Amino acid sequence: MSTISKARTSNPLEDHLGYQLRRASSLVMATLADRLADLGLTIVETSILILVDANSGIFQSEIGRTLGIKRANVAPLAAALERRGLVLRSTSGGRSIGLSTSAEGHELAIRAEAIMKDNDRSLFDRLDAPLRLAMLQALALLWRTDAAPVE
Amino acid sequence: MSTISKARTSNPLEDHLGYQLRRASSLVMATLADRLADLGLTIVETSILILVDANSGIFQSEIGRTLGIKRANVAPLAAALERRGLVLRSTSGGRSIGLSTSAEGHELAIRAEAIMKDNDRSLFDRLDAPLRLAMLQALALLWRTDAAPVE
DNA sequence: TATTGTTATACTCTATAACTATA
DNA sequence: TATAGTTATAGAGTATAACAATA
Repeated sequence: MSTISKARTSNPLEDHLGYQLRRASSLVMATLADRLADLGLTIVETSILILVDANSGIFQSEIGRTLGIKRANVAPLAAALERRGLVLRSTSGGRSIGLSTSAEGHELAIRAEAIMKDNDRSLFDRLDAPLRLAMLQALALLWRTDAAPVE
Repeated sequence: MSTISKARTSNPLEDHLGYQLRRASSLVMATLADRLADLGLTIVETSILILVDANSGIFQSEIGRTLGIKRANVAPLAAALERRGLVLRSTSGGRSIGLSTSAEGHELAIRAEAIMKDNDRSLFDRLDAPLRLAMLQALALLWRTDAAPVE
């Protein structure tokens, strides 16, 4: 009987931490996007909503700096959230003095963060707690200390 | 003297591993994209080029399955690499029997992978070796065992 | 029938440039 | 002058649907 095994495809990229980071991130974001779609939110919209909910009166520019999103990209996203009644834009004398969530927006932020937490839990389940914590800290160290200017 | 400290923006997202994964991945990919631009390649083009170089005769469908890219998206990318003379499309009787790199494509694949390795090294430098290895394995476990069907 | 390759199309996210208005 | 907000625009990556050709 002929048992010639077909040669497996070799993938040199798998040795690269950057590649592994991208594949893992893609999977996590794809499943999260699916779950958030039930709330009618995209991932970036959700991150803005949650940040506004935790920082009443925050400026769009500060949202951008905190989340790593350009000012120019925050504008239409914030406008969409406002149009949907999830975010309120307080103004004083014609100039903006920051964003805050409406009652409905606050409710949605709570639910969205629960979905995020659940998504995390279901995906990182198989890693033991000490490794999860080490990764959390290592990843934060990576991008936060790189003094990454958004613009 | 008044020393009222301004309240720092609180970011609840930082507790989420998924968020940290995305921020770190974004940084790594952004710096990699910058460096690969010197070769006139995008990240996805590069990943395809390297995979073809390591698997002479590979089919586009297999490229898609291995890298997590849809067949429909591999097509124009492979066509562009072929147009530039980096990848050769062998055919037999009108039907494709797989892709391989040209001499120039092979050269470029070597240089691109060196850039990737260097990008990895410069960014993950501050993590000690055991942690880097643990992360590499943990991330691979994450997306590879999730039986993620590309289509 | 299942797989491969292709085209068309749309969406998400990110990037730059240029403009206005305000502190 | 520096910061904030906006609009327009482009590019990279990914998604689905539909079709033709082949094993």
